[in-house]
Amino acid sequence: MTESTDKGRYDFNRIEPKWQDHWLNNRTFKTPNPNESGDKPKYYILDMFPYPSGAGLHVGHPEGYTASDIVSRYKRMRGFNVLHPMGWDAFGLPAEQYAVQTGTHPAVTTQKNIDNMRRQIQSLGFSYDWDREVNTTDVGYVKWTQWIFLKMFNSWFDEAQQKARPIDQLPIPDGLSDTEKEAYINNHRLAYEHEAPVNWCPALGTVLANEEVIGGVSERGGHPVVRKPMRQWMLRITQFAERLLDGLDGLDWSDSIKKLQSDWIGKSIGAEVDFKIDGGTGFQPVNHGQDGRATDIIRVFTTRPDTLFGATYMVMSPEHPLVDTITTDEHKAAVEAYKEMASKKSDLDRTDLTKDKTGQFTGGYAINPVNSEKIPIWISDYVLISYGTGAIMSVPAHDERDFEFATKFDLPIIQVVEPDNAARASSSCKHGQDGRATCFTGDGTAINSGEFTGLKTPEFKEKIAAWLAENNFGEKAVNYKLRDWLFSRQRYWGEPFPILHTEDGRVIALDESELPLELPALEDYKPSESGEPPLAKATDWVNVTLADGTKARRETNTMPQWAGSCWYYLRYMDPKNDVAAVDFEKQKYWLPIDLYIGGAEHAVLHLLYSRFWHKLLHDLGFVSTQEPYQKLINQGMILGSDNQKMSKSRGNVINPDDVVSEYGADSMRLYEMFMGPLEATKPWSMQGVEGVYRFLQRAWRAIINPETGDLLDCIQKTDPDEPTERILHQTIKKVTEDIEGFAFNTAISQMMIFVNHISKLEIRPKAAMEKFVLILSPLAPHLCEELWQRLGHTDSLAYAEWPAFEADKAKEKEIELAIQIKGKTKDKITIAADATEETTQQMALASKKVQAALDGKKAKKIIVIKSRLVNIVA
RNA sequence: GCCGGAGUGGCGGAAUUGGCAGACGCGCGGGAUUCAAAAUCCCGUUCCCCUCGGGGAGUGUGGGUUCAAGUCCCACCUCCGGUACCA
Repeated sequence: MTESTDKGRYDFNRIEPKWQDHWLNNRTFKTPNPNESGDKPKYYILDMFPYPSGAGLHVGHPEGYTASDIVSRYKRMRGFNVLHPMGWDAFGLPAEQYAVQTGTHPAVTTQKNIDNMRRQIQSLGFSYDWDREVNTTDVGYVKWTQWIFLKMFNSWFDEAQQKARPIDQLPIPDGLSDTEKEAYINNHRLAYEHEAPVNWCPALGTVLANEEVIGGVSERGGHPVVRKPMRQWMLRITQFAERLLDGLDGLDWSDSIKKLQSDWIGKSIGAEVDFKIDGGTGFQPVNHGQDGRATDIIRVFTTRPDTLFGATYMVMSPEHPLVDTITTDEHKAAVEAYKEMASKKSDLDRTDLTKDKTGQFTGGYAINPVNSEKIPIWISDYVLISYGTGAIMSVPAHDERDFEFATKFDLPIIQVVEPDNAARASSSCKHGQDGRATCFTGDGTAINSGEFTGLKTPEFKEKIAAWLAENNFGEKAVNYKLRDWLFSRQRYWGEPFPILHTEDGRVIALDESELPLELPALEDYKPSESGEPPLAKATDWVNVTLADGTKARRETNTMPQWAGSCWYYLRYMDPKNDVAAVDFEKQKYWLPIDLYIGGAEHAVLHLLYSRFWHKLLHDLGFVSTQEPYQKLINQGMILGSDNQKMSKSRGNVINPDDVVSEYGADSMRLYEMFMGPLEATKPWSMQGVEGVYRFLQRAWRAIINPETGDLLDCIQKTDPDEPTERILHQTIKKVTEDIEGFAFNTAISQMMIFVNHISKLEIRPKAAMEKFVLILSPLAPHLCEELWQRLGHTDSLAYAEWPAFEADKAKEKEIELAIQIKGKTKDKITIAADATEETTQQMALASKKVQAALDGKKAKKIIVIKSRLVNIVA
């Protein structure tokens, strides 16, 4: 091939690196700060940053990144000051496991992976402002993650004001000793230490949050998880439950994601009810005084106080503190054995799919407050100590779990709600084995309920709550499924806690001025079987002598990977600030994030944690908005060409590097968007890539002379003919609207239609071709920059004005109209777009085919849908 | 089990939100170009029947509403994703 022919070919291998260098060297996408941006409106578009894995990018990453890049480029052309950054969520297990095997410091591995993934991301031509790159493992970043932790440690939650406040504003009850005072304060901190059974994963050598355990095994790796009591750091996210729930209302997120979050928070409204313990069974009443209320009682939580008359027994969690007190001597041995068994059960056993109920009678009895019935008290591990009060009243006739338990242990079942007919037929009504006893969990009308008989369920709930309060038996109550966030991990590669434990058992936080607290170097990164974190081995680092001579040990747990990603969106606004996490004015300008794109796998964890931190920072006055992420879009999963999840073992993994080297970045970008709707799951097809590649070549050849590389002679400064003008404006309209609506696949289709049309023209109006290049540029920026330059422009098109469309010019002059008889199309006629209804009707009836089909019958009714069809009912 | 999402040609997917089903692309068939191939261009391509002209069926299944249903209503089937006794 000669030099001259080469010049004119669509050579992405030359074009793409050329423009990537141009953008980087010219800082094309450097984002001005608020005071430098003139009066442009701001637009903050964020991608979920990746973990820099050794395997590099997979094709799922560029999907979201391409979508966000298209919107970013589009918004710039529409005159917005766009913040579009990228960074690295770089703490985490794989680098640490590699360190365990090889002794290589995780920072080294991480840096190598980051460099590789940055190269990959840059090879796709995304318009990130690389001057704002952040890395959660940089000490300059860790410093502020630790700083936020200190803010949590030094805050409490004011229930009355529903907000976090500095700990020094915590009202402390009078008459406490110094030790009591300190304990009181520690009990109110938003970050606190807690000794409790946790999810210990022996294989990973760490504890996991509830959210990281799926079906009894670890989310990462699928290793078994067991319950083990350990001292842990917790964050009091539960105090924010109500606000995290309320805040969802104002967010532009999909309903399904909002629902996932609200289900996770799991708000239940009901009542707490006190059951007196019956004294006649050899049991000695105790005084455990919950909040100054009645003593010698067991308190339960129920969402169905209207079924109190149907409570035939009570179940306590085996871990409930009153179990030993109410157990009679006769049952002591059996109860102890049951408790022992329950405590050993792993989470896997607890979620046993058979869900066969187990339990043990304690010998104790309680008195039902509504009818003074004496009911037996059982223990069972289907009642969780960590939810509600750790004890329930059992209403087997109206709760499936209670029903199962009662059936198994032959406990009485009393029906107290009569379903209305519709509900009776529905599936909320379940029959027992004997075919007579049933379990109905829906609403209905009360029966067998004393003075309340006859009430509808909702009304009953109101009345009984008032009755309980009046008689001092209980009150309305709200419970959440959400638990406090277990925030410590027994790992090396994470943020160290800025915390010291003194010899005399006090917990001291570092001063802000002592941050960052850096990780020590280690020889051996291996976790220990005892659960002691690797950091404990760094004795020089761990042991500290304070200014007053007190000896102390550093906290050796580290923070979980979620920590860094909780606030990274703030750091992008001000990545190099060393006196604040983010400058107040900058966050005020940029927040909230206008568009957040990422995978749905982060629907609960990352998004919930992050919203929690944001609310805390808001309460303390560091950020101005209640919520960080205003609009959220979840890109769908990309499957292998075999319609299966991509995985090494299936051998169906597509490497973006290969696609880029074979077809170029623009084809890769375009194909990812052409595959289908952004949010859909869809399979990869190399032939599909080839299809969009051909389209880009056609676009190139529609403008460039393949011999010389100059513009084709047919590109002329003339006005477009009518059809060309119409298609151009239709295309601008469709592409504009589709980008706004994230429907990139159909935008591309329309541009293909444009190219198909223009390629047939012998004279191609230059202005039309320029407009086309501009609207294609957000999707295929390298190709378009090159074409733009060859069309005679010296500046990058990144900030060129987005072409406007005129609705009039996009309209068809003549329209093909379908003529139907009773909904079946019999003929098609072409008619002026502005034809009146009357002429349309006449023309329709004049059709020979229609006349033939009518066969002399008279039209009873004629429906004319303007510029679409005529339907004749004969 | 429960909660979401989805079922449209050989394939990926389009369809003014009730108005011509199958845009656009892939694949396939035919033709042009070529010594030949690749590339490119043109034509065709839902299925069935038919000699041309044409006719019939059709958006997971069965019913319904309507002049008109992929779209709305009722019942069900299948696949994918999430979840696990939260009283």
